[in-house]
Amino acid sequence: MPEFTVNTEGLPFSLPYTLDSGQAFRWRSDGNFWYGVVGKGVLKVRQDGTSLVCSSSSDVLDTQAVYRYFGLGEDLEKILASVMKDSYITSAVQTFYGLRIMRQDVWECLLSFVIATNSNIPRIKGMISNICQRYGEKVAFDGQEFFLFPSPDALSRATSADLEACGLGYRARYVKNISELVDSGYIDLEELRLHDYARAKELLTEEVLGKKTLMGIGPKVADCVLLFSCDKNSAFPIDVWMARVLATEYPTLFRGDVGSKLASKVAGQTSLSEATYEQVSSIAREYFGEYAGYAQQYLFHHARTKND
DNA sequence: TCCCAGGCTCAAC
DNA sequence: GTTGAGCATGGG
Repeated sequence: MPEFTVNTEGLPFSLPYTLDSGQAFRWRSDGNFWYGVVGKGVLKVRQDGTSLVCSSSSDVLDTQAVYRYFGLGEDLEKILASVMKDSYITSAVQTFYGLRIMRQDVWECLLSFVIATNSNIPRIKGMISNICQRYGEKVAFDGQEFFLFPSPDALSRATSADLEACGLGYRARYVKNISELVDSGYIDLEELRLHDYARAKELLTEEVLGKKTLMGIGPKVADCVLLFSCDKNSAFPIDVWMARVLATEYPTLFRGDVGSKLASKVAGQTSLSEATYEQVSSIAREYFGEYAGYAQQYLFHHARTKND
């Protein structure tokens, strides 16, 4: 069992804020250590001052992999300074200072956010845990059992009925459709990070004859994937929480037609059309700048934990 | 019990 | 192109 320490001296970082901010759904804490599955290995990690005390189940899950996974290579201080455009975001940044955007596996991230649609975080964790236990490879580590995230191959061989039994509901057919396309090589997820934001998003949400090729991936899911696993720091995912924050705290940014559609979304009366979503998202990206995705994540976490 | 959730698809204008 | 219903399910 490889044990190592990652030195984070001079790097602002909060392990709990990062792992508990709704980016990844498979981490749990026993109050001392955090346990999670990263790629092909299990990681046990504790933050101790300016270092991360780690042990892992695999040699490939080493210092370098952990460094990359937690986005420690990004200059967070500079990034946060650049997004603090007003008092509201400044307050969110100060409250959760050290929250970083992780660099997750694209496949796991994509499928996780397809499953996450129209659900809530506790249940999302349950659904993902179910498919991992049912279809993922079992790994024994630190006296416990863990499951790797299932491969496209394993999930493409599952029946929709089996997937529904994991609690996925109507999302089961999306998972099956995407797994088959990825497994067959129809789309290369690793290639996404090589394109710019706009092109990568196009590839994820492409339509043929008016039908989505990858079912269950709209603009919001695509933005989450691009931000959390494809290094697209300007991606600005807008879910109901973000719509609420934008409508309430940034009314001057959204006036006229876009503003009223955003308000309608917040009131639960309508959902954003793809065109309106792009308008709102584009305004937010222009306002917060190159690292808008970081702003988004601080605002999201801030909004969700307000009444805790 | 009812409302809501890191939305999306599909049919009907 | 835009809109609105429908969607499976479980947490709060």
